[in-house]
This record gives sequence, structure tokens and C-alpha cells, in this order.
Amino acid sequence: MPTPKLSREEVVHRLTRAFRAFGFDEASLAKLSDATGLGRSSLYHYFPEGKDQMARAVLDAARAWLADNLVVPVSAADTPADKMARAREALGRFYENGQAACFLELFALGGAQAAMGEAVAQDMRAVQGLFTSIAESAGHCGEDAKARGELALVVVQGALVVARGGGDVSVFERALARLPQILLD
Amino acid sequence: MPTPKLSREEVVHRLTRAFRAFGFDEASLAKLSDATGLGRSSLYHYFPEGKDQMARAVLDAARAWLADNLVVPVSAADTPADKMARAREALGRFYENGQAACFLELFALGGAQAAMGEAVAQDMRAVQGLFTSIAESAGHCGEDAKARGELALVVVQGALVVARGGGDVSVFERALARLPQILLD
DNA sequence: GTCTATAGGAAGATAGAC
DNA sequence: GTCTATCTTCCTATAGAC
Repeated sequence: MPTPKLSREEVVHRLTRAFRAFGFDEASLAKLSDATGLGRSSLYHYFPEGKDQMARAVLDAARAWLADNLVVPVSAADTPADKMARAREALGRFYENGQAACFLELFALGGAQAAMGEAVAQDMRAVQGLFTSIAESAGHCGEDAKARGELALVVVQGALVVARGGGDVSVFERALARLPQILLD
Repeated sequence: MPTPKLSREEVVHRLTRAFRAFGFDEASLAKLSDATGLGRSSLYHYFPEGKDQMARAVLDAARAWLADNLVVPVSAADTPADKMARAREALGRFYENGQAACFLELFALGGAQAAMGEAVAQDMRAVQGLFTSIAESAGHCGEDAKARGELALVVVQGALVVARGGGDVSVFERALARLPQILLD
């Protein structure tokens, strides 16, 4: 059948779900095949370089999503409180309210560390920079804003870990609720 | 040679280093063999049930270490500030000042999740409970102490993630330095 | 208690028909 | 573009000599 079953965008979306659910190492080609509904060979048609390329595509899509849905709205907001609200809303959606793991935990710690660790680290620094800019917009400057940005990132990442580890998603909501205090007050 | 090369304790210690460095999935028996200096078959002599049993032994040893070096000293301390100082010192050693990953990230997210996720979750709740008790000893009560305990755990776990992901260990030191404010003030 | 050798299976990746 | 079949490699685990 020379007609594609799925758009590349949809394939990447399904791969994202699978990588988030299983992590890099555990996401075998068999599972990726199930998750996408495509045979292994079809996946290699979309991604000739194999599993690494699939993971890179997932990371690139996540970066683009964050640029559109986090960075742009926050930058466009007028007041610090508005920036904060938009960031919180975007993060809640990105992490599916704590149900979805961060790529960092999944990629930077497993077998993908060598191949993709730097890309994930860059994204993380970008989010930290955004947090710092929100703190600066609230009147905190220099080292103080930087420390607040770092703490905000730490709290978000830690909440994802604790939520998954303890099986209690509400930890993540409470962490997001703390961000205004951390960045603005 | 019917004479053991290593004590079981030393074997577990070396396994701990290997599991922390590679995670559960990536710690192949070949790597565990290298890390211990024992052949694969010798490892199976110590742990007939295989890799899962090795990981359980590592977790049990970690639990015992935390009981002796974190829980007992903190419980024995007189003042809240003293409890805090002892907890901070023990956590710094347990995580090797941020260089060592938490077992949670490594075990609860990888292939060991089904087998050992609950054990790790229990340890995590125990540490959170200890944090909460420190907050209570400082005069915070009920929900407030619980919220502080949760935030402390979130910050510690998040700092480990960010430190490893960004390659900057100093994040962890700064996180530990924030604990007194989180739990006591 | 340690070793060498190997069984048995699953992984990632490829070949070629349609 | 998708499929079935297969290759190679690496994995966990076991068998049996010493």
C-alpha cells in the first residue's frame, strides 16, 4: 500500500507517548511498533537512523511545543502574575498534570545519555532561563532572580519524580501552585 | 579456589556503585561483573535469583545505611537546628554531594519499576516523614509540617535531577542549604 | 567459590517482495 | 509505504569442570 497510514506528525506524537511511558531503554522497537501501529520496518522508513533518530524527533517536537506554548505566551504577557499564570498552565499541559515524566529523567539518565543528554540539558536551561526572566520581571534582579529560577526548575523536576515514585500525582499540582511564591514574592 | 575473594558486604557495595552509575537496565551483568571483579557465574552464586536479587540487596543496604546514618542521628538530636544539620550532613554523604543519582530515578523509572518500585517508594515516604518530623519539632504542626516535608523531598530529588542533567553538581549543595529555611522557618 | 562455555531469547537493524 | 523474514549482537541465566 503506497499510501501512508499516518502523518509524520502523528507518528512522532505516538512515539512521544511511548517514550514517555517507557523511557528510552525500555521503549523497544516492538513497543514503539505497537504504540504507532506501524511495523518495525515502517518505522525505519520514517527514521532510517533508527531508534536514536526517533528519540531526537520526539525531543525536537517537544522543544517546538515548548517554544510555541510556553516561551511565546509568557514573553507576550504583560504583568509578572500573568506570565506566571501562563507558564503554570503550559507546564501543566506539557507534563499532563504530573502524569507524564520529564524527558530528562527518561533520556538523560538511561542509554540515551551520550546521544541526547546535551539536547535535554539545553532545554532544561532554557526553561530555567524563562523562570529567571519571570522573577526579573517581578523586580528581582541578578543573583536573586537566578536563584529563584533555579529553585523553580528544581521544584518542577522534583515534583515529577516524587509524583511518579510515590504514585501521587497531586504532588505536581501543589508544586505548580508554589511557583508564584518562589518566583514573584 | 574455594576461598571468597570478597565479603558479601563488599560485593554489595561495588554493585551499588555500578547500579548508581548505570541505572538498572544499563547495568548489564557484564558491567556488574567488571565492577565487582567477579565472573558472572560468581555473581549468580551470591545471588541465585539473578539481577533482581542484586538490585534488592543494593536497596536493602541503602535502607540500612539511611536508618543508621540519617534516621537515628536525627532522632537523637536535641534541637531542630541540630536535627537539620545532621540530616543535611547525612544526605550530602548519601548522594555524594549530588554526584550520585537517587535510586528512585534509576529504579522506579526503568525496567525495575514493577519489581522494586514499591520498595523505593516506601524509602522515599520514610525520608519525607523524617523531614515532616523535623518541621514538627520546629513548631510547625499538622498540614503545615506535612507540606514542608513534601517540599523538602521534592527539592532534594529535583536538585539531583537538575544537577545530573545540567552537569552542575553545585545545584545540589544549594538545595541542601535551602532545607533549613524550608523546614524550620 | 570461581571459572569457561553455552543455551535460549530479545534487542536493534536490514533485505527484498509487493 | 508496508509487509514478512532474517541477520547480528547482546542480554540473562544455566551447566558443569575444577
